[in-house]
Amino acid sequence: MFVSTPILHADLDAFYASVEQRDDPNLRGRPVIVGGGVVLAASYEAKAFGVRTAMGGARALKLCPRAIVVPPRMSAYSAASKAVFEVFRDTTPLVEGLSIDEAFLDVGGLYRMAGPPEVIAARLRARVLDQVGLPITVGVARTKFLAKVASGVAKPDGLLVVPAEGELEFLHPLPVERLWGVGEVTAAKLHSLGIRTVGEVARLDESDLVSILGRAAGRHLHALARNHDPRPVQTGRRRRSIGSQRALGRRERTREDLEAVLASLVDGISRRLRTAHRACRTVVLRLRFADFTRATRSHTVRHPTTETEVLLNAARQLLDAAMPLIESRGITLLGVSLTNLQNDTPMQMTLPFEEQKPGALDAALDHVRDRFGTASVTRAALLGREPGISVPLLPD
DNA sequence: TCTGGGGTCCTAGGACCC
DNA sequence: TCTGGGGTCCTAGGACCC
Repeated sequence: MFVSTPILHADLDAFYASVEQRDDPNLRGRPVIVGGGVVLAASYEAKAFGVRTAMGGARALKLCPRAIVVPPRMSAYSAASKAVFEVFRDTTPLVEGLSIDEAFLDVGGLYRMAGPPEVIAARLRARVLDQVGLPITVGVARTKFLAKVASGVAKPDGLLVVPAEGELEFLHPLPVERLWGVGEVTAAKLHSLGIRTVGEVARLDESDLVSILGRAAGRHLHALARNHDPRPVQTGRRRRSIGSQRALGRRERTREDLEAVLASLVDGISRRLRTAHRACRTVVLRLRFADFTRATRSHTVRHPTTETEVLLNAARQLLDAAMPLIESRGITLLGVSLTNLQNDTPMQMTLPFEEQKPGALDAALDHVRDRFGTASVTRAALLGREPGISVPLLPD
């Protein structure tokens, strides 16, 4: 039989704050802010006072002086997320994670086994609360977009089904900010043209939206507002970048300070890169300045690599090139991300050299690179070994 | 009020190649 | 001597999301 609303969007409520309230009974029912300088998450009791994610800590406390501020415990959130995703995958194998605390679930094929989607969604909510101890909101609809909008409307601790025959009635009265991909800038542009609801966006021609917002954003919004969203739930999506950054405050930083921060950032992300069995080709240096302007500098290496040394050298050179900018504007944040990620599949191969001389090692490296184009080989893997060596190969 | 840390995707220009 | 059109890659910036 045809199931008309097979997609669930499951979204944990005030995730970090809920984990804190779960783990410390003293926090339950009270306004909780996770973070310090900036609000990473606020419990619904704090949100009632106007506290919002990404708000400065001082402002948040002014709005809600009785809030309890707790430092983030990332490992606890990561463990909670894993437990919740296990419940997701036990519900259906078709799970697409969007972030640490939300996912799409395709339950279209489960009708005969598990009942209609709204029953599956109710059971999912009960299981997450029961097994992990966290409240979760679920939106149910025929498309990903509508399911996501539905969960946003149903928050907190809710369940909302958009029936196939009631989609436009649900969608068109909503404010444009509810559309996925409409943030502050886009909303302001639309408001300035007198456009406030999704229904008003739907009445525009695609070409008008494209001229206002650019090609991709215009087409995207036009399609969503008219309820066209054929995107399937995709399992097994791989991340496309790994990064880390550090706020530095406003005090002066010497070149040596920056080098030390850079080394620690690159050390951390290159470990994560290797743990994930990925290799990278592009290193991006991210800078933010005292006047809140930003800049990025990037470099792409010829062969994908997993080596800290190679990545750090590239990052250092980018930092060198950016020093004039840093000295004139004053740096307040330094970050590094690795992009252009490729798979890193270790395999064994034997190289045709007899002697363990430095020249022979270099020749072997060249040989591997010539032959496979994208191979990354560490000297440590070569030195002191028999002629057979282990080489991580990096297919494109 | 003075702004964290982790990501995704898109655009535009220039270099280079055919 | 002058010069088209298309494609790919790289770099930098920007909007957006949680």
